[in-house]
Amino acid sequence: MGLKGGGGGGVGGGGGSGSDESVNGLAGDPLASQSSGLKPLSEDPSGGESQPGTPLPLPGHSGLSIQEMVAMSPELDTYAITKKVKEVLTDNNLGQRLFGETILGLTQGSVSDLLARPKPWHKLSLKGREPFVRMQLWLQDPHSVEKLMDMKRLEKKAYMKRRLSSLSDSHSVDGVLPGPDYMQGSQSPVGQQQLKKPRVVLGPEEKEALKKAYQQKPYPSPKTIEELASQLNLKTSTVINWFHNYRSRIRRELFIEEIQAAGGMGPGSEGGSPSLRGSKSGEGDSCDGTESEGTVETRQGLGVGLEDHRGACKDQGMEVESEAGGSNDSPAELDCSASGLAGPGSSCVQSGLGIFGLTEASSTSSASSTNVPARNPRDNNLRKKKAANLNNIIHRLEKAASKEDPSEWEF
DNA sequence: TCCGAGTCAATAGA
DNA sequence: TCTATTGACTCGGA
Repeated sequence: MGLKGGGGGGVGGGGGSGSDESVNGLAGDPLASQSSGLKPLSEDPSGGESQPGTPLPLPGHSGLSIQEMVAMSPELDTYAITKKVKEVLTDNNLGQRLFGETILGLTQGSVSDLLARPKPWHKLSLKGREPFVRMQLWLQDPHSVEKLMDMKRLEKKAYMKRRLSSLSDSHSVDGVLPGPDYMQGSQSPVGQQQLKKPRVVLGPEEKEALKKAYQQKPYPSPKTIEELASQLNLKTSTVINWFHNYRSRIRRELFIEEIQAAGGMGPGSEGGSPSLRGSKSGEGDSCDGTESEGTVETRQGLGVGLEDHRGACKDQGMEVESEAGGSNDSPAELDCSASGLAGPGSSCVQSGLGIFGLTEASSTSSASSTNVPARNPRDNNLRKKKAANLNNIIHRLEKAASKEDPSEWEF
């Protein structure tokens, strides 16, 4: 189902913040079914009869829009929630695509990302919290799994039907029935498909060069970008996008580092964090700026351009402080956030025990924070490596912090 | 104008 | 077939 009317991605324009209620296909939307929004889901107004394409009762039908529900939501333990969701999906053999499209109104890739690398609640914008509220409500829905299973069956049925008819239809050409697309209503005209820009895939050398450039200057000047682009034979927009994405993803990795360092709770606390799990690219593509041993050294050796380092310093510094185990300069929230339990200005609000009543997830979380599961050796190694790098950064940050003038900061 | 946040969707890999 | 990765994009804020 074309969630966003087809735009997006590398071709037609990304998702943007269009996460309005355009997720009309969210059959069995927990937000809809939990119309009160204030009580655990113990009933199922939709009667568990959700079907693909069934129009949703609008979240507002209870007087609460999704945004309002998000705004009213207490602190949620995003890690516990994603962990639980993953469990449920795995146990019931339900795919991320189905779950994302029907429950969250997101695409598979986004779901994968969210589940693997959930940000702490307090670091999320209102919009970013929305999927977690949806997940939370879904988890509370006693019929959630059944509904999704039903959807799965129906989709399969529809697929078989179409396949059969396409086979019997001499006009249909082989391959016109791509996998999930048939369900997504992606009926882009042929002409439109021809307009699609091919996806740029950066080669290892290009990535390496960009990473080196990033290590020197996380915020390169337009001139640098131009130079990089011409040297690598890329479009400047590609280089700009790469830096945007890389910064953003490094930041996210650091959130996870923060969580893991603080309590062992987190997406990968059992069996290894997805973010730490050997990235298949094996070239630091986990977007962890602290991952490669060279990172810090390179910065030191080459000297980061100070003209534009604010973001990197701010972001990494902050995370690193908490990584250090709650440095005394860090706001209390960092300690709390590490277990996903708190937010800015709040003092470790209990997670999910408020109006949404996430009891199980919360208990999981608190249990994990006091009982860190053993990691496998590989993770330990990775972790040690990262910890060493982070310590290095911490050290320099501490030095830097003693100098008020940023221009005196040394990296 | 730049940046971060959030997302899409193509693609690679298991 | 499913999941993970990642380049590109939109939107809103500074």
